[in-house]
Amino acid sequence: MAKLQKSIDKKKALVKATIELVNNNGFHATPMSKIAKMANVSPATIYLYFENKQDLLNQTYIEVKAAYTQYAFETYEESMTVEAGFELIWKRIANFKLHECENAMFLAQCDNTPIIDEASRQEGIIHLQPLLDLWTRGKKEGIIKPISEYLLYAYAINPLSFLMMAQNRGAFTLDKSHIEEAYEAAWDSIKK
Amino acid sequence: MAKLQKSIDKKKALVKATIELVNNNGFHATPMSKIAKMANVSPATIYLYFENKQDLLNQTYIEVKAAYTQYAFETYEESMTVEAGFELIWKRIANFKLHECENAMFLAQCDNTPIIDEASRQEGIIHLQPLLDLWTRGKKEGIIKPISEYLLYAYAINPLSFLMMAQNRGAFTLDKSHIEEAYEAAWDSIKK
DNA sequence: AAAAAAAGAATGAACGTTCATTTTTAACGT
DNA sequence: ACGTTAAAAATGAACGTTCATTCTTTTTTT
Repeated sequence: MAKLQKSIDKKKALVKATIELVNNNGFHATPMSKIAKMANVSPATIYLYFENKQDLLNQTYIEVKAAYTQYAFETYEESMTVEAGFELIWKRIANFKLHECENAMFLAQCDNTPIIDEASRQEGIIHLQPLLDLWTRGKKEGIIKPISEYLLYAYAINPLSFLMMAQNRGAFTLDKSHIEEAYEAAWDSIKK
Repeated sequence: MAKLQKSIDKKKALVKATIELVNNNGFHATPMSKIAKMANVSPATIYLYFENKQDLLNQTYIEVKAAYTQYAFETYEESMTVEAGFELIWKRIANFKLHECENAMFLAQCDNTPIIDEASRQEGIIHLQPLLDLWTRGKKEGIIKPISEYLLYAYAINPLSFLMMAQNRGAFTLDKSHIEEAYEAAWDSIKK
């Protein structure tokens, strides 16, 4: 029990350090030795928890992605109307991107570079299913434009990533009123 | 003359090789030796044209970004109406992203990672000014939503990056009709 | 005291960059 | 035109460093 607990702490520290360092330097410019140092662990210890550097990244990615989707859908229920469901999910996602920006930035980097294994990327996508299902329903009910889910995602959700990047670069601050405006734009672009 | 020509060829080959290799492997996983090999040049020769690896990346980024904005605004004129101007620029950008995908993917990777110097990033942004001016005019004329240019960009332009990534991953094909749909969504999200 | 976990030092490969040398270029005198 | 030559361009090998990973030893756990 105590032993297991300790292990989990170390693993968490390693994942956290990986996120922070990869965010600031990129994956390949982040040495294992620095990850170890930031996690207060010997480099060799990393290999007790992860197969190698790539595995450390993949596992970190999947973990963060899972936390993200879990957060996004936490309070959503299929009984909601399409409009209410979309607003809820959209705002949860916005919240995550703007307040858990360390995690969100890490995902953005992984999703826009070839550093992640294709298999891990696929695993990350699966979890968006509730949103895709909602859109399918919206299309059936004639509420949402009859266009592909890629287009819907591109216009409704992905802009949040751009805004997050701008915010993190200090170019821009997304406050409460901006969120409303952004949500309006998102809904306008996909509603029929 | 002939001498200068030859040099330009080599530099072009190096830039091209950099784009291709960085797209496939990421910057830090791309050794200078491979760039040299792909450009049919000795590793040492790279240093006749570029200060070091980072300089090679920065220059490549600026060059591609310039080509991108040059293409985007090529046929635009300030005398156009806001709506016509936006449609034109939007479709030029869409074209670039979907047909010059090597270049567009390279920009996406640079814009979503810390591999580019902040100075080079700034230099890349300047060139978007005509679009920002158009939006300012659109807001004055009451045609475009009175929201920040970051929001406008996030909803009107940035989704194209996402679609390009999806297309390049083979998940999706953006044909003529998709382009129309995407343009509708873009316009819907920013028009008043 | 045996087993598991962790550590630091060691290893070997890879890489960015430089060096010494060769090849190419182009200007010039004939 | 052509051969000569000095400068410029290009090269492959070499250097020194960094880094992922492993090995051996020490510490912690049970």
